[in-house]
Amino acid sequence: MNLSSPTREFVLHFGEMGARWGMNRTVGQIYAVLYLSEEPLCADDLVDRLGISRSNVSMGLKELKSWKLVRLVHQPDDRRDFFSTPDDVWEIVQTLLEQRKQREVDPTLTLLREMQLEHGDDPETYASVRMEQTREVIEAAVEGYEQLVTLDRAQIERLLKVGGATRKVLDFGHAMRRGSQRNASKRG
Amino acid sequence: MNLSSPTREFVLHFGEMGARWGMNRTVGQIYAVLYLSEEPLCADDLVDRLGISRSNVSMGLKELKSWKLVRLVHQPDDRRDFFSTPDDVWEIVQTLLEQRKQREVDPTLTLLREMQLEHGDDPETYASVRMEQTREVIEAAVEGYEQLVTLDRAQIERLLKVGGATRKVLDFGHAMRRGSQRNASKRG
DNA sequence: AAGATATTTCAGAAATATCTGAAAATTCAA
DNA sequence: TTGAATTTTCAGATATTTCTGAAATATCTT
Repeated sequence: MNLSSPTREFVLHFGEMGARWGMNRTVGQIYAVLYLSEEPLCADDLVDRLGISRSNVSMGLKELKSWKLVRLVHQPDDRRDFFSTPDDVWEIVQTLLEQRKQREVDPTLTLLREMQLEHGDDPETYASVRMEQTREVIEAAVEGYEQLVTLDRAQIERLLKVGGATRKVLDFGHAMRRGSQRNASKRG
Repeated sequence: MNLSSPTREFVLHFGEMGARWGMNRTVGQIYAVLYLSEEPLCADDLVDRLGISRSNVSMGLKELKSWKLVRLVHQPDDRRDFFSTPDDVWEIVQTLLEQRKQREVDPTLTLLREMQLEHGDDPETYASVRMEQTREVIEAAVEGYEQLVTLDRAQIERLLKVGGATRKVLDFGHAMRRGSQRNASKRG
């Protein structure tokens, strides 16, 4: 692996992370190399730096393209494809969230809604109540996510840090005390 | 697979989802069966319903225990172990987030911080700037997450739905217009 | 159109992960 | 302590995923 020591460590780590996030190790490593590179890189650069086959790089880049996580760019007087990642890290995070939503959350919601239409007149079993709760939680999370993506970077950063201010909004008009529902989850 | 039709569909789907979320298909299916069951179930119930071997169930439950996603309970006059999941879906989501934070985010932050200590006096390469940005984004997300878990369920639900109100807080005291930073991400 | 360069595809090899039955370990009751 | 009931472990079998080199395809230049 043809990488300087701290870069190599980062790349290996993100390879492992990628593996837990639905892409395989190599795809994670390819992404990490592109992410740390100031210049866009071509496929053979990745072959050199990661020591994997050209075809493996091609597969990995195909996967990253399908996730919209890399940008294809061209250099003057060079007909090879070069790839880069956005400079803005939040933009990358947002793309990742959006893709996972499309691939995992949306189909799950569709399934839950279809099942509710087909079996909605069944006697209310625990399982069907449970599926409905699941749908509601996912729908609420999606709503939250959709609010989030309307914000610009500065607002997101503020949201993640304000804490106290957010809490004030949440308490507006409500006498509810924290912890009042805390033990409502015992089976019964 | 000994399950009623809608339950089976749900279980199969969540098996696939589990596979994309760092646990394997079978572990996801075991969890889904427990999740949809009003009563706690013992290992042999899971063998019957999923049609997998007893040892595989044992492995799966071990994994779920390590994620703190199941509760061990006992029935009077029965020395078998029974397992259940919390009734409160948000509680489950929170456990999942907490576990993933501990397993993935925290070690990543540790690595990034150590690398910065070791190589902090290096000439400022693009890669080191990039790693620092990464650390900052992850730290901000963790802060946000830690705010989130101080809220009770009702507040979380409100937070995910208020939207407009949240936006007002964010704009407080700032003349910043949405989109004013939007194209700051071109490589330079 | 021919030839050079670059990228993609794909069948099989290599590497990983998952699953099983059998054996070992644990727990409890008598 | 014995033995029945239950759970866990683990080596090898099975299944799945990933990786590679070779061939096919696509793209550009002259």
